[in-house]
Amino acid sequence: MSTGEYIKPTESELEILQILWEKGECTVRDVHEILEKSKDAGYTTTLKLMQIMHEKGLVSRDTSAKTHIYKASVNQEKTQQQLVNKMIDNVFNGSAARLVMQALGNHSASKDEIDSIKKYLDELEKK
Amino acid sequence: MSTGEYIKPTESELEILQILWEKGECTVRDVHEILEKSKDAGYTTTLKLMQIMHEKGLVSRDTSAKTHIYKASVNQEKTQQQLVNKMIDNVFNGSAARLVMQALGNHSASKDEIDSIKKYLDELEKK
DNA sequence: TTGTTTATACGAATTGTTTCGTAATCAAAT
DNA sequence: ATTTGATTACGAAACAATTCGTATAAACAA
Repeated sequence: MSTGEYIKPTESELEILQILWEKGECTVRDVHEILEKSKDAGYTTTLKLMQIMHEKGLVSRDTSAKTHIYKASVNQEKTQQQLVNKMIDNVFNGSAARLVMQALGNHSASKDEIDSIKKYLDELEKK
Repeated sequence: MSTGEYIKPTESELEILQILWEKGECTVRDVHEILEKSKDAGYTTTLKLMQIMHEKGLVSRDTSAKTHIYKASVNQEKTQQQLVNKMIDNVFNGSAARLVMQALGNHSASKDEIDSIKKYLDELEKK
């Protein structure tokens, strides 16, 4: 079994992946219209990015019709995992706990969020 | 009160900041020797990086002697905070809880780590 | 058919990051 | 004094990421 070639998506690519993960299949225009709300870049920029992502294997596409249909071809959880692990090493010197506390400290987690994390920790501890 | 200009350190810059945060004051050579262990780059590369970091205001330096002495001028916690928040938005769609679980899931937190996080959550909940 | 709109493809400019070679400078050793 | 070694400064190459203009083709409406 291969460990796989890990391609780290860039920030712009991640923005697009987020949309694809949520929406499933999308045209460039679909993605662009969502992107436009938070960002100001031209249509061809989005197009180019998605073409590059295809070259890198981050997305797959159906080109049978004129308007191509894209979808993410990398797994959301795996990609998140990879990025979090990198951050733990790169920013928190290997300590997951410190990342967690930092994440919860400021980002004002709700009581519900905190409870669900607690439950998760209990389960984790059983093993 | 100004919110401050946030400069996002690059990955290489972060490697250097980690060293400076841990060691305190360092010469370029000090930093380079540590960096060399995990990375293969020439001395002048490290020097240049640190000079750029100085231009950006990420480090300060004492140039009174021939050999300059560098130290981090950005706060460790604030910088970590900033990067984690960015990741929560950029990778986890705004959910701190999901980041936390992802972080703890794989990165095999020890029992001690889990306990200290729990304690932290309890305190957080009191407020 | 002809013109308009909507796509993709592609090249290229721009900007940012990383890398290193070379020159200049200073200090210490011979 | 001269050489040797360690240091900084600086320019520029190499690479990567982002942006957009323009050409071209397809679909559609008149």
